[in-house]
Amino acid sequence: MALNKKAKFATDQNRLASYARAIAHPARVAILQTLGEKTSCICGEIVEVMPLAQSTVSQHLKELKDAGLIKGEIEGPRSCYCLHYENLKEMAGLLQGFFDEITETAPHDAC
Amino acid sequence: MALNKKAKFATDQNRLASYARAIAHPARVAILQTLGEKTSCICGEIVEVMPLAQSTVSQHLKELKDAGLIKGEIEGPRSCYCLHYENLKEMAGLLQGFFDEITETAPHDAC
DNA sequence: TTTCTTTATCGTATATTTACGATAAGCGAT
DNA sequence: ATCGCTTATCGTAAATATACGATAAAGAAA
Repeated sequence: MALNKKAKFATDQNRLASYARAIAHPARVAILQTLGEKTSCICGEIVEVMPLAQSTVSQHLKELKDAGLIKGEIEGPRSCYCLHYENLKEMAGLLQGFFDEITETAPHDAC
Repeated sequence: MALNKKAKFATDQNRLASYARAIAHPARVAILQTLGEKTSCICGEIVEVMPLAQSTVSQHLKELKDAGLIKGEIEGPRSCYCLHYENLKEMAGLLQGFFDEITETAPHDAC
């Protein structure tokens, strides 16, 4: 945002928007899908699967972590990323509620 | 994206990401909510509800329209925007599938 | 200790987003 | 035809996002 106008919107609007922002890039969608496939958390292989430079992937991981969609620990030469199920669930709930809310009125045919 | 790397990701990853992008701003969330409240489509009042300049709101409306989440017609001094229910439904379905997919494995406790 | 491997961070370039004011475009009313 | 109202678009400034290579950091392995 050019100027910070976040304060002008309701907190749930900001929360929903910022969750949405987290998955607003195909690389981050792909990362979440990759993490979801694995039963283990040792996820050093993410970089290899992705068609992006290591530093870029690392940046995307940071964004997902900041958004709260993944958890991660780094122990030296090995990192450990996995899905943050609680927050994913919260996000899914927010989205569900959002869609329910805006579509609760039957589609009117004007337009 | 600095360089266009969209081709490097699967189409559904891009589609989900671009839908998410559309609601990745509180103003656009608010616009969709406002449109959802109304039974009528005559939506000139959107600008008045929003804490943003008219030109900025118009820009957000365009983005929502490009993303396919709203429909809009302009007839002279009056515009007519409303929700695009079919696409909203598609988006909700994509998201639902996405969350189901990544969380189908039970949360493992490593991390 | 030195080397290797993995990952984060820094520096940087470019593209995109966000925002606003000013202007144009288009219809209705006078 | 002119004026007024509404909305889109243009021009522009500033912030963010995206990407990469280079470098740092830190444990594992030798």
